[in-house]
Amino acid sequence: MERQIQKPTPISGFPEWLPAEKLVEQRFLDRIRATYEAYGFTPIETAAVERAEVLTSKGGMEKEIYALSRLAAGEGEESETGLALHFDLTVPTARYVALNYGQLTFPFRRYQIQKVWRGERPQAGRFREFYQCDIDVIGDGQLSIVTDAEIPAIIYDLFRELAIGDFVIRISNRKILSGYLAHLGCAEDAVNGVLGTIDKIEKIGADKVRSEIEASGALSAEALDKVMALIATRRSNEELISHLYSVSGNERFTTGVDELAEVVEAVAALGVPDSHLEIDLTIVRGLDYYTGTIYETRLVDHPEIGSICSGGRYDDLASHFIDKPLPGVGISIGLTRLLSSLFKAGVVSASAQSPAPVLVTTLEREQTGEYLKLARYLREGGIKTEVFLEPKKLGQQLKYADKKGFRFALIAGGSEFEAGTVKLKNLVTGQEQTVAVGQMVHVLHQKLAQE
RNA sequence: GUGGCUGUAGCUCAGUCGGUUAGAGCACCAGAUUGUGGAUCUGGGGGUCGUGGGUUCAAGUCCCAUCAGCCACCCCA
Repeated sequence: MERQIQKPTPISGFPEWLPAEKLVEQRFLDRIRATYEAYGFTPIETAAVERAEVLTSKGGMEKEIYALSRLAAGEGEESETGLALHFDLTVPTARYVALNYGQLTFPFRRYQIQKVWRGERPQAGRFREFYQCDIDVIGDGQLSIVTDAEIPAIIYDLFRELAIGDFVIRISNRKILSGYLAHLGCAEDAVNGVLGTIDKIEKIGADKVRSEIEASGALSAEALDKVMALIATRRSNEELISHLYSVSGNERFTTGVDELAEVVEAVAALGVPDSHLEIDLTIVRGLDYYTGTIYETRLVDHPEIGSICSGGRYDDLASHFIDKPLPGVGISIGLTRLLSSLFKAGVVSASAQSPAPVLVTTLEREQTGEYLKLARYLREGGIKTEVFLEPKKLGQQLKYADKKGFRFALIAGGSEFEAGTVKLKNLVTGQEQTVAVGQMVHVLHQKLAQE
Protein backbone atom coordinates (compact mmCIF):
# COMPACT_ATOMS: atom_id res chain seq x y z
CA MET A 1 0.00 0.00 0.00
CA GLU A 2 1.47 3.30 -0.99
CA ARG A 3 1.22 6.18 1.37
CA GLN A 4 0.29 9.50 -0.13
CA ILE A 5 2.14 12.30 1.62
CA GLN A 6 0.48 15.64 1.37
CA LYS A 7 2.95 18.47 1.54
CA PRO A 8 2.16 20.49 4.65
CA THR A 9 2.00 24.13 3.74
CA PRO A 10 1.24 27.09 5.93
CA ILE A 11 -1.83 29.08 4.98
CA SER A 12 -0.91 32.64 4.33
CA GLY A 13 -2.47 35.07 6.71
CA PHE A 14 -3.28 32.38 9.28
CA PRO A 15 -0.30 32.57 11.60
CA GLU A 16 0.71 29.56 13.67
CA TRP A 17 3.31 30.46 16.23
CA LEU A 18 6.09 28.13 17.25
CA PRO A 19 6.05 27.09 20.91
CA ALA A 20 8.50 29.79 22.03
CA GLU A 21 6.44 32.47 20.31
CA LYS A 22 3.18 31.09 21.62
CA LEU A 23 4.55 31.26 25.16
CA VAL A 24 5.21 34.97 24.65
CA GLU A 25 1.68 35.42 23.32
CA GLN A 26 0.26 33.69 26.39
CA ARG A 27 2.27 35.97 28.64
CA PHE A 28 0.91 38.99 26.80
CA LEU A 29 -2.64 37.68 27.02
CA ASP A 30 -2.27 37.10 30.76
CA ARG A 31 -1.17 40.67 31.29
CA ILE A 32 -3.82 42.14 29.05
CA ARG A 33 -6.51 40.27 30.98
CA ALA A 34 -5.05 41.26 34.32
CA THR A 35 -4.89 44.93 33.39
CA TYR A 36 -8.42 45.00 31.98
CA GLU A 37 -9.74 43.33 35.11
CA ALA A 38 -7.84 45.77 37.30
CA TYR A 39 -10.19 48.44 35.95
CA GLY A 40 -13.27 46.36 36.59
CA PHE A 41 -13.91 45.06 33.09
CA THR A 42 -15.64 41.72 32.83
CA PRO A 43 -14.98 39.12 30.14
CA ILE A 44 -17.50 38.07 27.53
CA GLU A 45 -17.18 35.85 24.51
CA THR A 46 -19.41 35.77 21.48
CA ALA A 47 -19.76 33.11 18.81
CA ALA A 48 -17.20 32.97 16.02
CA VAL A 49 -20.05 33.36 13.55
CA GLU A 50 -22.91 35.78 13.12
CA ARG A 51 -25.78 35.85 10.71
CA ALA A 52 -24.40 37.33 7.54
CA GLU A 53 -26.92 40.16 7.54
CA VAL A 54 -25.82 41.15 11.06
CA LEU A 55 -22.23 41.53 9.89
CA THR A 56 -23.14 43.50 6.81
CA SER A 57 -25.52 45.79 8.69
CA LYS A 58 -22.80 48.42 8.96
CA GLY A 59 -22.05 48.04 5.27
CA GLY A 60 -18.82 48.25 3.35
CA MET A 61 -17.01 45.17 4.64
CA GLU A 62 -18.71 42.54 2.44
CA LYS A 63 -15.58 41.69 0.49
CA GLU A 64 -13.69 40.94 3.66
CA ILE A 65 -16.20 38.62 5.21
CA TYR A 66 -15.73 34.86 5.10
CA ALA A 67 -19.05 33.09 4.81
CA LEU A 68 -19.77 29.60 6.09
CA SER A 69 -21.05 26.90 3.81
CA ARG A 70 -21.10 23.13 3.81
CA LEU A 71 -18.81 21.42 1.32
CA ALA A 72 -21.61 19.24 0.02
CA ALA A 73 -25.34 19.42 0.27
CA GLY A 74 -28.01 16.84 -0.47
CA GLU A 75 -30.53 17.07 -3.27
CA GLY A 76 -32.57 20.22 -2.92
CA GLU A 77 -30.67 21.22 0.20
CA GLU A 78 -28.98 24.52 0.69
CA SER A 79 -25.20 24.38 1.24
CA GLU A 80 -25.16 28.00 2.36
CA THR A 81 -25.70 28.46 6.07
CA GLY A 82 -26.33 32.19 6.08
CA LEU A 83 -23.57 32.48 8.67
CA ALA A 84 -20.25 34.25 8.41
CA LEU A 85 -17.14 34.67 10.57
CA HIS A 86 -16.98 37.93 12.47
CA PHE A 87 -14.42 40.44 11.18
CA ASP A 88 -14.27 42.46 14.38
CA LEU A 89 -15.70 42.32 17.89
CA THR A 90 -17.72 45.51 17.80
CA VAL A 91 -20.63 44.28 15.73
CA PRO A 92 -20.97 41.06 17.76
CA THR A 93 -20.82 43.10 20.95
CA ALA A 94 -23.54 45.42 19.70
CA ARG A 95 -25.74 42.44 18.96
CA TYR A 96 -24.90 40.85 22.32
CA VAL A 97 -25.65 44.01 24.27
CA ALA A 98 -28.93 44.57 22.45
CA LEU A 99 -29.92 40.92 22.98
CA ASN A 100 -29.10 40.93 26.67
CA TYR A 101 -30.04 44.52 27.37
CA GLY A 102 -32.42 43.54 30.14
CA GLN A 103 -29.85 41.46 31.99
CA LEU A 104 -26.84 43.72 31.76
CA THR A 105 -26.08 46.49 34.21
CA PHE A 106 -24.99 49.80 32.74
CA PRO A 107 -22.50 51.29 32.32
CA PHE A 108 -21.50 47.90 31.00
CA ARG A 109 -17.75 47.31 31.06
CA ARG A 110 -16.67 44.35 29.08
CA TYR A 111 -13.48 43.01 27.64
CA GLN A 112 -13.34 40.50 24.86
CA ILE A 113 -10.28 38.66 23.57
CA GLN A 114 -11.04 36.61 20.51
CA LYS A 115 -9.89 35.78 17.04
CA VAL A 116 -11.44 37.60 14.11
CA TRP A 117 -11.23 36.82 10.39
CA ARG A 118 -10.89 39.02 7.37
CA GLY A 119 -10.74 38.00 3.74
CA GLU A 120 -7.86 40.28 2.94
CA ARG A 121 -4.81 39.76 0.85
CA PRO A 122 -2.23 39.11 3.57
CA GLN A 123 1.22 40.57 3.89
CA ALA A 124 3.62 41.46 6.67
CA GLY A 125 1.61 42.67 9.64
CA ARG A 126 -1.67 41.99 7.94
CA PHE A 127 -3.46 38.77 8.70
CA ARG A 128 -6.60 36.93 7.79
CA GLU A 129 -6.93 35.41 11.26
CA PHE A 130 -5.84 37.41 14.27
CA TYR A 131 -6.54 38.23 17.90
CA GLN A 132 -8.27 41.38 18.91
CA CYS A 133 -8.25 42.37 22.56
CA ASP A 134 -11.11 44.81 23.03
CA ILE A 135 -12.40 46.81 25.96
CA ASP A 136 -15.46 48.98 25.86
CA VAL A 137 -17.64 50.83 28.32
CA ILE A 138 -21.20 51.11 27.13
CA GLY A 139 -23.67 53.48 28.74
CA ASP A 140 -27.44 53.36 28.71
CA GLY A 141 -28.43 56.69 27.19
CA GLN A 142 -25.44 58.51 28.60
CA LEU A 143 -21.82 57.96 29.53
CA SER A 144 -19.54 60.31 31.44
CA ILE A 145 -16.77 61.90 29.41
CA VAL A 146 -14.37 60.93 32.21
CA THR A 147 -14.74 57.36 31.00
CA ASP A 148 -12.77 58.45 27.94
CA ALA A 149 -9.85 59.16 30.25
CA GLU A 150 -9.77 55.66 31.66
CA ILE A 151 -8.88 54.18 28.29
CA PRO A 152 -5.45 55.84 27.99
CA ALA A 153 -4.79 55.01 31.64
CA ILE A 154 -5.40 51.34 30.93
CA ILE A 155 -3.19 51.47 27.84
CA TYR A 156 -0.48 53.20 29.84
CA ASP A 157 -0.56 50.60 32.61
CA LEU A 158 -0.60 47.74 30.15
CA PHE A 159 2.22 48.76 27.85
CA ARG A 160 4.40 49.68 30.78
CA GLU A 161 3.75 46.24 32.19
CA LEU A 162 4.52 44.56 28.86
CA ALA A 163 7.87 46.35 28.76
CA ILE A 164 8.11 46.68 25.01
CA GLY A 165 9.82 50.06 25.03
CA ASP A 166 8.82 53.69 25.14
CA PHE A 167 5.38 54.52 23.75
CA VAL A 168 3.11 57.48 23.24
CA ILE A 169 -0.68 57.53 23.33
CA ARG A 170 -2.01 60.04 20.86
CA ILE A 171 -5.41 61.48 21.49
CA SER A 172 -7.80 63.77 19.72
CA ASN A 173 -11.50 64.48 19.42
CA ARG A 174 -13.25 64.14 16.12
CA LYS A 175 -15.65 66.98 16.89
CA ILE A 176 -12.81 69.47 16.80
CA LEU A 177 -11.73 69.00 13.20
CA SER A 178 -15.13 68.08 11.81
CA GLY A 179 -16.68 71.10 13.56
CA TYR A 180 -13.89 73.32 12.34
CA LEU A 181 -14.24 72.10 8.77
CA ALA A 182 -17.99 72.72 8.84
CA HIS A 183 -17.40 76.12 10.36
CA LEU A 184 -15.05 76.95 7.49
CA GLY A 185 -17.70 76.09 4.94
CA CYS A 186 -16.97 72.46 4.17
CA ALA A 187 -20.12 70.59 3.15
CA GLU A 188 -21.23 67.99 5.74
CA ASP A 189 -20.97 65.14 3.27
CA ALA A 190 -17.41 66.15 2.35
CA VAL A 191 -16.13 66.35 5.93
CA ASN A 192 -15.30 62.64 6.28
CA GLY A 193 -13.41 62.68 3.00
CA VAL A 194 -11.24 65.56 4.15
CA LEU A 195 -10.66 63.89 7.51
CA GLY A 196 -9.64 60.71 5.71
CA THR A 197 -7.06 62.67 3.76
CA ILE A 198 -5.72 64.35 6.89
CA ASP A 199 -5.36 60.93 8.49
CA LYS A 200 -2.74 60.07 5.86
CA ILE A 201 -0.50 63.01 6.76
CA GLU A 202 2.20 60.85 8.38
CA LYS A 203 2.39 58.66 5.32
CA ILE A 204 2.19 61.13 2.45
CA GLY A 205 3.23 64.42 4.10
CA ALA A 206 1.50 67.75 4.67
CA ASP A 207 2.06 68.99 1.10
CA LYS A 208 0.27 66.07 -0.48
CA VAL A 209 -2.55 66.31 2.04
CA ARG A 210 -2.97 69.94 1.05
CA SER A 211 -2.98 69.24 -2.67
CA GLU A 212 -5.40 66.32 -2.26
CA ILE A 213 -7.88 68.44 -0.34
CA GLU A 214 -7.37 71.22 -2.83
CA ALA A 215 -8.17 68.84 -5.67
CA SER A 216 -11.32 67.64 -3.92
CA GLY A 217 -12.63 71.20 -3.86
CA ALA A 218 -14.11 70.68 -0.41
CA LEU A 219 -12.51 73.79 1.05
CA SER A 220 -11.75 77.31 -0.11
CA ALA A 221 -8.10 78.26 -0.36
CA GLU A 222 -8.39 80.47 2.68
CA ALA A 223 -10.10 77.74 4.72
CA LEU A 224 -7.49 75.21 3.65
CA ASP A 225 -4.73 77.49 4.92
CA LYS A 226 -6.43 77.73 8.29
CA VAL A 227 -6.88 73.97 8.58
CA MET A 228 -3.29 73.22 7.59
CA ALA A 229 -2.03 75.79 10.07
CA LEU A 230 -4.02 74.19 12.84
CA ILE A 231 -2.97 70.61 12.21
CA ALA A 232 0.62 71.11 11.09
CA THR A 233 1.82 73.22 14.00
CA ARG A 234 3.39 71.28 16.85
CA ARG A 235 2.45 72.43 20.30
CA SER A 236 2.55 71.01 23.79
CA ASN A 237 -0.76 69.69 25.11
CA GLU A 238 -1.26 72.71 27.30
CA GLU A 239 -0.41 75.20 24.56
CA LEU A 240 -2.57 73.42 22.06
CA ILE A 241 -5.63 73.45 24.31
CA SER A 242 -5.29 77.13 25.10
CA HIS A 243 -4.72 77.80 21.42
CA LEU A 244 -7.87 75.86 20.54
CA TYR A 245 -9.85 78.00 22.97
CA SER A 246 -8.64 81.07 21.06
CA VAL A 247 -9.77 79.71 17.69
CA SER A 248 -13.28 80.59 16.66
CA GLY A 249 -15.44 77.70 15.55
CA ASN A 250 -18.97 76.40 15.68
CA GLU A 251 -20.70 74.69 18.59
CA ARG A 252 -19.43 71.23 17.63
CA PHE A 253 -15.89 72.50 17.59
CA THR A 254 -16.25 74.09 21.02
CA THR A 255 -17.82 70.96 22.48
CA GLY A 256 -14.90 68.94 21.13
CA VAL A 257 -12.36 71.25 22.71
CA ASP A 258 -14.18 71.16 26.04
CA GLU A 259 -14.32 67.37 25.97
CA LEU A 260 -10.68 67.02 25.03
CA ALA A 261 -9.59 69.39 27.77
CA GLU A 262 -11.59 67.50 30.36
CA VAL A 263 -10.29 64.13 29.21
CA VAL A 264 -6.67 65.25 29.20
CA GLU A 265 -7.03 66.60 32.71
CA ALA A 266 -8.56 63.36 33.96
CA VAL A 267 -5.90 61.25 32.25
CA ALA A 268 -3.28 63.14 34.24
CA ALA A 269 -5.23 62.50 37.45
CA LEU A 270 -5.17 58.80 36.61
CA GLY A 271 -1.39 58.90 36.74
CA VAL A 272 -0.43 59.00 33.08
CA PRO A 273 2.54 61.34 32.69
CA ASP A 274 2.37 64.09 30.10
CA SER A 275 5.27 62.51 28.25
CA HIS A 276 3.09 59.53 27.30
CA LEU A 277 0.00 61.44 26.14
CA GLU A 278 0.11 63.63 23.09
CA ILE A 279 -2.76 65.58 21.63
CA ASP A 280 -2.56 65.16 17.88
CA LEU A 281 -5.34 66.58 15.75
CA THR A 282 -4.18 64.66 12.68
CA ILE A 283 -5.36 61.32 13.96
CA VAL A 284 -8.94 60.84 12.87
CA ARG A 285 -9.40 57.06 12.53
CA GLY A 286 -10.84 55.85 9.28
CA LEU A 287 -14.06 54.48 10.72
CA ASP A 288 -16.61 57.23 10.66
CA TYR A 289 -18.52 55.66 13.47
CA TYR A 290 -16.26 57.31 16.00
CA THR A 291 -17.84 60.57 17.05
CA GLY A 292 -15.69 62.03 19.82
CA THR A 293 -12.46 61.09 21.54
CA ILE A 294 -10.09 58.96 19.45
CA TYR A 295 -6.86 57.20 20.34
CA GLU A 296 -3.82 55.68 18.74
CA THR A 297 -0.69 54.31 20.37
CA ARG A 298 2.73 53.86 18.90
CA LEU A 299 6.18 52.77 19.97
CA VAL A 300 8.65 55.65 20.02
CA ASP A 301 11.57 53.54 18.80
CA HIS A 302 9.55 51.72 16.15
CA PRO A 303 7.29 54.16 14.33
CA GLU A 304 7.30 51.81 11.35
CA ILE A 305 5.04 49.43 13.28
CA GLY A 306 2.29 52.04 13.24
CA SER A 307 -0.55 52.12 15.70
CA ILE A 308 -0.48 49.17 18.08
CA CYS A 309 -3.88 49.89 19.50
CA SER A 310 -6.60 52.30 18.64
CA GLY A 311 -10.17 53.17 19.37
CA GLY A 312 -12.48 55.91 20.43
CA ARG A 313 -15.87 57.18 21.51
CA TYR A 314 -19.07 56.50 19.60
CA ASP A 315 -22.55 57.90 20.08
CA ASP A 316 -24.54 54.81 19.46
CA LEU A 317 -23.28 51.25 19.53
CA ALA A 318 -26.31 49.25 18.59
CA SER A 319 -28.81 51.38 16.71
CA HIS A 320 -29.21 48.51 14.23
CA PHE A 321 -30.34 46.14 16.96
CA ILE A 322 -32.16 48.13 19.60
CA ASP A 323 -34.15 51.32 19.79
CA LYS A 324 -32.13 52.77 22.64
CA PRO A 325 -29.12 55.04 22.43
CA LEU A 326 -26.06 53.22 23.79
CA PRO A 327 -23.01 55.47 23.72
CA GLY A 328 -19.66 53.90 24.38
CA VAL A 329 -15.94 54.23 24.34
CA GLY A 330 -13.35 51.56 23.81
CA ILE A 331 -10.15 50.40 22.29
CA SER A 332 -8.76 47.36 20.55
CA ILE A 333 -5.30 45.86 20.57
CA GLY A 334 -4.37 43.87 17.49
CA LEU A 335 -2.32 41.35 19.39
CA THR A 336 -1.25 39.24 16.42
CA ARG A 337 0.03 42.21 14.48
CA LEU A 338 1.66 43.64 17.59
CA LEU A 339 3.51 40.42 18.33
CA SER A 340 4.62 39.77 14.76
CA SER A 341 5.96 43.33 14.58
CA LEU A 342 7.73 42.99 17.91
CA PHE A 343 9.38 39.72 16.87
CA LYS A 344 10.42 41.22 13.55
CA ALA A 345 11.82 44.37 15.14
CA GLY A 346 13.61 42.31 17.76
CA VAL A 347 11.85 44.13 20.60
CA VAL A 348 10.90 40.85 22.22
CA SER A 349 12.64 37.56 21.66
CA ALA A 350 11.02 34.20 21.90
CA SER A 351 13.61 31.84 23.30
CA ALA A 352 12.24 29.54 25.99
CA GLN A 353 10.33 26.62 24.58
CA SER A 354 9.05 25.50 27.94
CA PRO A 355 7.05 27.37 30.53
CA ALA A 356 8.90 25.35 33.18
CA PRO A 357 12.20 26.69 34.53
CA VAL A 358 13.43 23.34 35.87
CA LEU A 359 14.29 20.04 34.21
CA VAL A 360 14.86 17.01 36.39
CA THR A 361 17.46 14.86 34.66
CA THR A 362 17.49 11.11 35.13
CA LEU A 363 20.69 9.14 35.55
CA GLU A 364 19.57 5.78 36.86
CA ARG A 365 16.61 3.91 35.43
CA GLU A 366 15.93 2.06 38.67
CA GLN A 367 15.51 5.36 40.50
CA THR A 368 12.74 6.62 38.21
CA GLY A 369 10.32 6.76 41.15
CA GLU A 370 12.70 9.04 43.04
CA TYR A 371 13.01 11.45 40.13
CA LEU A 372 9.24 11.60 39.78
CA LYS A 373 8.98 12.29 43.49
CA LEU A 374 11.50 15.13 43.28
CA ALA A 375 9.44 16.67 40.49
CA ARG A 376 6.30 16.34 42.60
CA TYR A 377 7.95 18.20 45.49
CA LEU A 378 8.95 20.97 43.12
CA ARG A 379 5.46 21.28 41.67
CA GLU A 380 3.88 21.22 45.11
CA GLY A 381 6.27 24.03 45.94
CA GLY A 382 4.93 26.04 43.02
CA ILE A 383 7.80 25.42 40.61
CA LYS A 384 6.93 24.28 37.11
CA THR A 385 8.97 21.19 36.39
CA GLU A 386 9.57 18.65 33.65
CA VAL A 387 11.20 15.25 34.11
CA PHE A 388 13.42 13.87 31.35
CA LEU A 389 12.10 10.37 30.73
CA GLU A 390 14.06 9.04 27.77
CA PRO A 391 17.06 6.75 28.38
CA LYS A 392 19.77 9.12 27.17
CA LYS A 393 23.14 10.17 28.43
CA LEU A 394 23.36 13.15 30.76
CA GLY A 395 25.12 15.19 28.12
CA GLN A 396 22.20 14.75 25.76
CA GLN A 397 19.76 15.59 28.50
CA LEU A 398 21.56 18.83 29.21
CA LYS A 399 21.63 19.61 25.53
CA TYR A 400 17.88 19.13 25.48
CA ALA A 401 17.53 21.42 28.50
CA ASP A 402 19.67 24.04 26.82
CA LYS A 403 17.72 23.98 23.60
CA LYS A 404 14.39 24.24 25.32
CA GLY A 405 15.59 27.11 27.47
CA PHE A 406 15.29 25.59 30.95
CA ARG A 407 17.05 27.71 33.51
CA PHE A 408 17.96 24.97 35.95
CA ALA A 409 18.75 21.30 35.65
CA LEU A 410 18.34 19.13 38.69
CA ILE A 411 20.90 16.32 38.74
CA ALA A 412 20.85 13.41 41.17
CA GLY A 413 22.48 9.99 41.18
CA GLY A 414 23.77 7.44 43.65
CA SER A 415 25.81 9.74 45.85
CA GLU A 416 23.13 12.43 46.02
CA PHE A 417 20.39 9.95 46.87
CA GLU A 418 22.58 8.55 49.65
CA ALA A 419 23.19 12.00 51.11
CA GLY A 420 19.61 13.17 50.59
CA THR A 421 20.73 16.00 48.34
CA VAL A 422 20.38 17.13 44.73
CA LYS A 423 22.62 19.14 42.48
CA LEU A 424 21.17 22.31 40.98
CA LYS A 425 22.89 23.37 37.83
CA ASN A 426 22.29 26.90 36.59
CA LEU A 427 22.17 26.45 32.83
CA VAL A 428 22.89 30.09 32.11
CA THR A 429 26.01 30.43 34.23
CA GLY A 430 27.01 26.77 34.42
CA GLN A 431 27.36 26.97 38.19
CA GLU A 432 26.38 23.99 40.31
CA GLN A 433 25.25 23.83 43.87
CA THR A 434 24.43 20.88 46.08
CA VAL A 435 21.41 21.36 48.30
CA ALA A 436 19.40 19.17 50.64
CA VAL A 437 16.16 17.85 49.16
CA GLY A 438 14.23 19.66 51.90
CA GLN A 439 15.84 22.96 50.86
CA MET A 440 15.58 22.70 47.10
CA VAL A 441 12.20 24.40 46.66
CA HIS A 442 13.24 27.28 48.85
CA VAL A 443 16.61 27.68 47.12
CA LEU A 444 15.08 27.54 43.65
CA HIS A 445 12.47 30.14 44.53
CA GLN A 446 15.25 32.43 45.67
CA LYS A 447 17.34 31.88 42.57
CA LEU A 448 14.42 32.29 40.17
CA ALA A 449 13.38 35.51 41.89
CA GLN A 450 16.90 36.90 41.44
CA GLU A 451 16.77 36.69 37.66
C1' G B 1 -10.10 43.77 -4.91
C1' U B 2 -5.83 46.25 -8.43
C1' G B 3 -0.63 46.03 -9.86
C1' G B 4 4.52 44.03 -9.57
C1' C B 5 8.04 40.18 -8.15
C1' U B 6 9.35 35.11 -6.73
C1' G B 7 8.75 29.42 -6.40
C1' U B 8 15.40 24.30 -5.90
C1' A B 9 16.47 20.06 1.18
C1' G B 10 12.87 21.57 7.46
C1' C B 11 14.97 27.06 6.78
C1' U B 12 18.06 30.78 3.81
C1' C B 13 19.84 30.40 -0.83
C1' A B 14 23.70 28.94 -5.12
C1' G B 15 23.14 26.25 -9.64
C1' U B 16 27.19 29.73 -15.69
C1' C B 17 25.44 29.59 -22.62
C1' G B 18 19.84 24.25 -21.67
C1' G B 19 24.47 19.04 -21.22
C1' U B 20 26.42 13.22 -16.93
C1' U B 21 24.82 10.63 -10.27
C1' A B 22 21.44 18.75 -8.14
C1' G B 23 25.17 21.86 -4.19
C1' A B 24 26.35 25.11 0.32
C1' G B 25 25.31 27.19 5.10
C1' C B 26 22.01 26.61 9.11
C1' A B 27 18.90 22.91 11.36
C1' C B 28 18.47 17.53 12.34
C1' C B 29 20.70 12.48 13.83
C1' A B 30 25.13 9.71 15.52
C1' G B 31 30.17 9.58 17.42
C1' A B 32 34.88 11.98 19.72
C1' U B 33 36.12 6.20 26.99
C1' U B 34 31.75 5.40 32.50
C1' G B 35 27.37 11.50 35.65
C1' U B 36 27.72 17.56 32.61
C1' G B 37 24.85 21.37 27.63
C1' G B 38 26.01 25.81 24.54
C1' A B 39 32.09 25.52 21.05
C1' U B 40 35.02 22.45 17.70
C1' C B 41 35.91 18.09 14.70
C1' U B 42 34.22 13.57 12.03
C1' G B 43 30.37 10.90 9.85
C1' G B 44 25.11 10.41 8.36
C1' G B 45 19.95 11.05 6.73
C1' G B 46 17.04 14.26 3.79
C1' G B 47 15.20 17.03 -2.83
C1' U B 48 10.71 13.10 -8.62
C1' C B 49 13.81 21.47 -8.54
C1' G B 50 5.47 24.19 -6.66
C1' U B 51 2.00 21.57 -10.28
C1' G B 52 0.43 20.46 -15.41
C1' G B 53 1.60 20.89 -20.40
C1' G B 54 4.92 22.42 -24.51
C1' U B 55 9.82 23.23 -27.29
C1' U B 56 14.39 20.12 -27.67
C1' C B 57 18.68 14.60 -28.86
C1' A B 58 18.70 16.76 -23.83
C1' A B 59 14.89 21.24 -19.25
C1' G B 60 16.11 23.10 -12.32
C1' U B 61 17.53 26.31 -16.59
C1' C B 62 13.43 28.31 -22.38
C1' C B 63 7.73 29.04 -23.42
C1' C B 64 2.44 28.68 -21.80
C1' A B 65 -1.03 27.72 -18.09
C1' U B 66 -2.16 26.98 -13.10
C1' C B 67 -1.45 27.13 -7.95
C1' A B 68 1.19 29.14 -3.94
C1' G B 69 4.17 32.84 -1.57
C1' C B 70 6.09 37.87 -1.06
C1' C B 71 5.65 43.26 -1.81
C1' A B 72 2.97 47.89 -3.00
C1' C B 73 -1.90 50.09 -3.28
C1' C B 74 -6.59 49.73 -0.91
C1' C B 75 -8.32 48.83 3.91
C1' C B 76 -7.33 48.47 8.66
C1' A B 77 -5.71 45.74 14.18
